[in-house]
Amino acid sequence: MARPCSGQSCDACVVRDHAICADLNDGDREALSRIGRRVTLQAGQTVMWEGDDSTVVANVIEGTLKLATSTGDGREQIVGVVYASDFIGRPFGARTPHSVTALTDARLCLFPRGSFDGFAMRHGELQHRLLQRTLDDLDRTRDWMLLLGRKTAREKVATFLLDMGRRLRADADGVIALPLSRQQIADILGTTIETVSRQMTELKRTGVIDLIGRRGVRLVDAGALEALADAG
Amino acid sequence: MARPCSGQSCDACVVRDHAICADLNDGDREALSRIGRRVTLQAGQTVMWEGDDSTVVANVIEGTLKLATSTGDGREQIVGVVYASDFIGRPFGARTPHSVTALTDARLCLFPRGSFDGFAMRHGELQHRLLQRTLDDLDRTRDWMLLLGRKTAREKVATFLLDMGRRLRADADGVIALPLSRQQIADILGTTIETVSRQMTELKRTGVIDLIGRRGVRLVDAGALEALADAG
DNA sequence: GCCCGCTTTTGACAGGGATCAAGGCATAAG
DNA sequence: CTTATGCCTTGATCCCTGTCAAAAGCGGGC
Repeated sequence: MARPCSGQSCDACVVRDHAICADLNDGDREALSRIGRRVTLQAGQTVMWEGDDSTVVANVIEGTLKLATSTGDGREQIVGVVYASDFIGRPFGARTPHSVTALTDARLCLFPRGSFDGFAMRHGELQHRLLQRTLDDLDRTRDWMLLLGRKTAREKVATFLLDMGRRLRADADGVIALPLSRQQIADILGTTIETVSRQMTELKRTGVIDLIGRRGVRLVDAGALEALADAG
Repeated sequence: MARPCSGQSCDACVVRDHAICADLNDGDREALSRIGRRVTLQAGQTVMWEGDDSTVVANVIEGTLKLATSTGDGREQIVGVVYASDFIGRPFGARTPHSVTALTDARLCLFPRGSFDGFAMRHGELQHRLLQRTLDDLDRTRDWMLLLGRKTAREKVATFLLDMGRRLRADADGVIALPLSRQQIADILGTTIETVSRQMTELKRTGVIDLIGRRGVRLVDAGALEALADAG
């Protein structure tokens, strides 16, 4: 499922100042690090399955992953996308509430849940940081409910593109490389691949965005996108 | 906005064993209590507005409240319903991310956010409890995204009724008193009042539920509801 | 008990988005 | 360079659900 790679010390860790371990002192951080191990994932690999026992939690060191749930008959809804320095898994709980799958190749700092929980109970700074992050996640998730429940297809796609523009860095030409396929975008927006495609095409036709290959987008007129994002 | 009522000690508090203060010792709990005050709300009153500065947080002592966000043009989405012993407001953050409105008359144990944050920083048990609760909220919220994004109107209403059946106690006749109007149910399910009404009528016609007045429902065939809840 | 106001139900209709079905075009392999 | 394989786009059609409108019925107040 996941291939361990050479364990490195936290000194060289690229997310150490942003992940939940940021507030630990060097000694404690190394102690936490020894509880876990570094693993690499290939795009498409699933680390946790919805409903399984919660046995591991992890920091994302590099890459993008999706959190998803599905109905009995296979309809899928992506309930979150996580990036470098984000935290995944369900601490202090018996069940993993949704699956976690790598969208790109990724590296994790993986901890057995029991050991992590114990460490967290002894380190208030870590729990505080985790609380902050969870509260932020909850706020963002609830915002997304407005999109799923009340927005039109046009508004959904515009909102999605703006969100990507905020999270991802554009290259020199202003082009953003989407980490998601059309199907995955549809699974985030609660719509279908055809609808996403049609809306994208329409936005391109009206000059609001530019499409470069399958994964590239340039937000030509961000103002227009903002307007479309919550008023049709 | 909110009328203070006679402050009582925590000894008599009905939610003291379920709210986030449950793990505090008696002294600490009384200390926290002195930071806040008891307020009563009438059905319809709003305690916090979306986007406002986060100045207060609270425990719900009694009653039911809704958390909501809306688009610029007035479409509303209910993003959460809270009951007795739940916690509301945004600790450790500058902004209240969504409005909080009483659905029934309610009583709160209200704290200034700054004082609450300070107290929480000094009391790990409190933060741990808050973290547990926030993680649970996040799991439940993400589950709801599957409903909003992927379920049909029939599935949405069935899921809603089962959820209510789980949270609310039925009377001797097996009748549940919904704390929500049809419009509010529609705002939770991301649909319209007419669709909710039609689905309810249809479920009644097929003998799965019984409707008693405007707010009463009896889940006659819970098994059938389960089946309808995620398979059309 | 009766009336009024507001919520809920019911009806008719239309449209946005889902579904089904090809066709086109990046991207990677040979 | 050529070919093959999936993804993505585009087209045609249908239907679920939203919208607009009006009737019905519950519940509170007099």
